[in-house]
Amino acid sequence: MTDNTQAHEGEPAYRYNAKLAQSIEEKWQKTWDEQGTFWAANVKGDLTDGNGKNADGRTPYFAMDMFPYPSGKGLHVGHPLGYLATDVVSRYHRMKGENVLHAMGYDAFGLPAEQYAVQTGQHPRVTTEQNIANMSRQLHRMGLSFDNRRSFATIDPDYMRWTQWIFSRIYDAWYDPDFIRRDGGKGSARPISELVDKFKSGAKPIPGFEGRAWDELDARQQADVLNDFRLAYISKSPVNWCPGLGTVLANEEVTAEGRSERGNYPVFQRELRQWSMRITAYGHRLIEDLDTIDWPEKVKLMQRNWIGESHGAAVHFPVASQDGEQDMEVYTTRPDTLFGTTFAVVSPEHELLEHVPSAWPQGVPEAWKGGYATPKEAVHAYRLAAEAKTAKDRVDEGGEKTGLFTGLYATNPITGKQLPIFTADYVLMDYGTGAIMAVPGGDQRDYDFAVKFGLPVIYTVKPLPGSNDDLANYEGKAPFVSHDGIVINSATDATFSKGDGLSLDGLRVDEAIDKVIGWLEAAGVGKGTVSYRLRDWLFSRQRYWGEPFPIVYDEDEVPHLLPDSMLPINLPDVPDYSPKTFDPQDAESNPEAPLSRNEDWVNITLDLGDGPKQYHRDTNTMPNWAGSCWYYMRYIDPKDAEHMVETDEFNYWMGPHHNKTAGESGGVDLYIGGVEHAVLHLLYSRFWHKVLYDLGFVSSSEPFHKLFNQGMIQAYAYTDDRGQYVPADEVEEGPAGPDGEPTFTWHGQHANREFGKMGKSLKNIVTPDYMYENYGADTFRLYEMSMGPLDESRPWNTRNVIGGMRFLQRLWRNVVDENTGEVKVSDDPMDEKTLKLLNNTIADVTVEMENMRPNTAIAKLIVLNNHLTGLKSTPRAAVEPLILMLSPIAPHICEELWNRLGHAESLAHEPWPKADERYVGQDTVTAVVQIKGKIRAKLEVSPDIAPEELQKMALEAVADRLGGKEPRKVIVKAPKIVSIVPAQ
RNA sequence: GCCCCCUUGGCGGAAUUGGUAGACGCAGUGGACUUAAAAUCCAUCGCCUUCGGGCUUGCGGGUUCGAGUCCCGCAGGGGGCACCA
Repeated sequence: MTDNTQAHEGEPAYRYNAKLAQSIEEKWQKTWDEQGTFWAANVKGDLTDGNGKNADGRTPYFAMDMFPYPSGKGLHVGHPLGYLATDVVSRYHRMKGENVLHAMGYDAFGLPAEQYAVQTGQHPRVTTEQNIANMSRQLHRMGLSFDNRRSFATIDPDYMRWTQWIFSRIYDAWYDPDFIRRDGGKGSARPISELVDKFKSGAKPIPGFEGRAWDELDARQQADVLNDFRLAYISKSPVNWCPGLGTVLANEEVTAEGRSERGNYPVFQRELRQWSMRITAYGHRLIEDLDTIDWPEKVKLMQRNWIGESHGAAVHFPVASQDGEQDMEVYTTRPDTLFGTTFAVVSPEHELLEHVPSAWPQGVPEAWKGGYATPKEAVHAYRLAAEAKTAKDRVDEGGEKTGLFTGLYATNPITGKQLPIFTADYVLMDYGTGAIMAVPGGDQRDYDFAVKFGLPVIYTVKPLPGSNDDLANYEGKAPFVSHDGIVINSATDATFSKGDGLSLDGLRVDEAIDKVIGWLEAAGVGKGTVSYRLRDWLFSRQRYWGEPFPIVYDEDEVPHLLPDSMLPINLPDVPDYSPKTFDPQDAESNPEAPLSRNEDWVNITLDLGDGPKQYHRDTNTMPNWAGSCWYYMRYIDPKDAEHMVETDEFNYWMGPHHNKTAGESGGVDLYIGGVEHAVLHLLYSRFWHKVLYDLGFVSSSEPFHKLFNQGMIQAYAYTDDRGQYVPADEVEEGPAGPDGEPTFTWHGQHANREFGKMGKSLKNIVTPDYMYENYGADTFRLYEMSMGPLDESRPWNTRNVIGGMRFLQRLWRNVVDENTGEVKVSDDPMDEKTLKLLNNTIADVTVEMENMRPNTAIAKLIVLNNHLTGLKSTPRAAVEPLILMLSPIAPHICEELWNRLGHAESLAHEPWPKADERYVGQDTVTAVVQIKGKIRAKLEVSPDIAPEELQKMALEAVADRLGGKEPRKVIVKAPKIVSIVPAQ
């Protein structure tokens, strides 16, 4: 590729080229730093603006990026797109006179730093801090308008202290479903002490110890009871264990194939004692409150689906066993199909399996026994087999059902019919109740199972006449689920032995569901319930590079929370930072936390208020989502040693209605980042924020009021005919071949083009440094902002960058004489045409900026600049607003021109230009005359022409086409369109 | 399998509530300037055409005076979830 951006021989001395751009950019970056140009002003204290002033009632605007992980790999041009967008918005809001909080931190705990440390033998802190310094330099060179006093990293002890403090608050809280919140809603996190008070007073029975007084329980028993209520608790249910990574993982970090998202290792379900967070308690609020925030519908939908709230019924089925009558509770979203249930299935982990009989009942088909002599043996073997399976194995079975009869029978509470109970791994223990009533007539999975084990199929629902449902399925063998169908009982009469007056005959499905639930509740055998797909959040990891838990255990393994005064709990040195990993298939391996390798740190003597005692520390660390859960608040004052965030400052920056757009939810005004965090970071963060809201530490119910997902920058990559990647910047494009596709060559060889990501291995990386070197940061910013809509992905094409450079050159030339460096603007009044164009441009660009469409804003600025280029001399009164409007996008060149035009102050806080309404709009507009939608004439008319007059002109203009006949219909939309329907 | 989104010139992309499709930029073509080249400036630039016009927003229908925009069906591409009862 020819490089035509460097200085050329004989080029004018003051031409705006890459070299001049670099010197201008570095000069202004230095000036901005020295003058505190981008400092945001807090309500009080020493975080003032650059003039030493506090907020003083100025409107706050908080714009934020998803902070980066400081990787050592360096940036490519795809990374900073979101940062540039946020910066443009921030600069625009500053010019609107708002007090803008815009800063950048680093999400610095995590795996890559740890791996790098293992390789180099250095402490992860050393390499992480180097990476932060390097990344910070690269971002600074882009001209991002951060308040650099507010930067921090999640690994800073000052920050980690508050991460641990928040954990402590969550640990020390429970979810009181009856508590009325200050926003009027029901259900709230409350201090665990309130629960203890309820136990003490007898207001709430103690689960497992009903009728006993709280003080009669020993410490171990009390701890166990409270653990079942705490919002951060030690989980005893199966967790995702990944031997290949040597750590347990959250559900969100496990793929559908049952593998780790990072590293793609198998994941096994194991019962391990691990920290978990009760995010499920917030399932409903996390869905409901999506209505209060301004997020992309796509992300809201992903969160709704992830939480997966479903409404149904819990129904109790009595089960006779040798140990007495057992209760099997099933969850169903279709209680209307209770008449069609022909068997029941429990998950292999289900408690009911403790009660299976020691011999098969009479007449059980051999296929149900799986070749085992007794139900006990069968169930035991099946449970072991299920445990050893990964989710991947289950998927590989491709829906093929496995299972066994348990020897038990349940009684259908409506029909009184006896149903055989099976166990099968298609029923999951951690969804619903771990037990289902199988309705093979209405569910594909149940149907498959019924076919395999020769179980009866009953249809209870039939389609409405004229519905879209597939009648063939209903009449035939396959399961049939109708959504607008009616429930009938004529087909199922024979199966009733007890109807108790309940008839669903002729009802729509939704009506039938309501009626059944009513019947179940009245009969005391079931009730309407809500179920969630969302699971509690597994919160501990067996890693070195993360936040330690502020928890110690006494000799009886009773956990104790360390007092806030002992925070932060810093990471100890250990002989080896690497995780203990295992054969990826070794499901029986056990996690080993690296922190346990420093026994001097683990074992401590502490006085927790009852004299010095021996304790050992929790050796897990928090997942790296912990630090990113609350960092937005810390920008408000990262050095605050007294609070996580101070109340007045929080209310000013993030409280409900802190500015016009914040709404009742409050939160960060604009949060820009990738859509890949839709259900991880963004869900966890909302959860923590709501807990802190419930406990009264923050006044906003949501962390981020407006979310924006920037698109990805994609890139072409090229391979030679052997399929090896060749450097993209050495490939030349030839003319289009006969198929219309251009041909590509690399050093004379044929090359193939493919389209995808930018990456080192694809040999198509373009770095910001390359852009600074060849074009300057302003051209780089301008190009990224002009490529297309911010929320869409688009291909990088270095060849197109030159267009932006030419625009800046022309602007420069309109102000500065290229040969002498003299400013050459005119102070004479501008002509009418320029005046109109200027004011229309101001009006249009303002709208584009408000709607975050820099691409179209840029197009309009180019039009104005091209017009100025054609004038004999550039009017100052036109070029100054142009410079101001361009400055959020290309700030350095604009500062330089502004300065050369005689302004001593930075333009960063200069008021955004305001259009003079007298000059907005057109002198004449082109009205089109359509006949049956085809344009037949164009008329130049006044914008406020009367419709009657326009109609008259239009009819005259196309009179010859109408052949003298009166048109059948004429639609006039003055001043733009006249649409004529001619007579037949 | 279920759910969501996208599809406009050679390319990136513009187009209020349905109202002149192709703003702006890249590439291309012709010209000016120059010894020459670069840079710069001017013009041109969807397709077809018998020069009247006709066609054109992935494909096929529909609603409408009028559809890139709304509705139905299909194709291609991308994303999310996936034995969730």
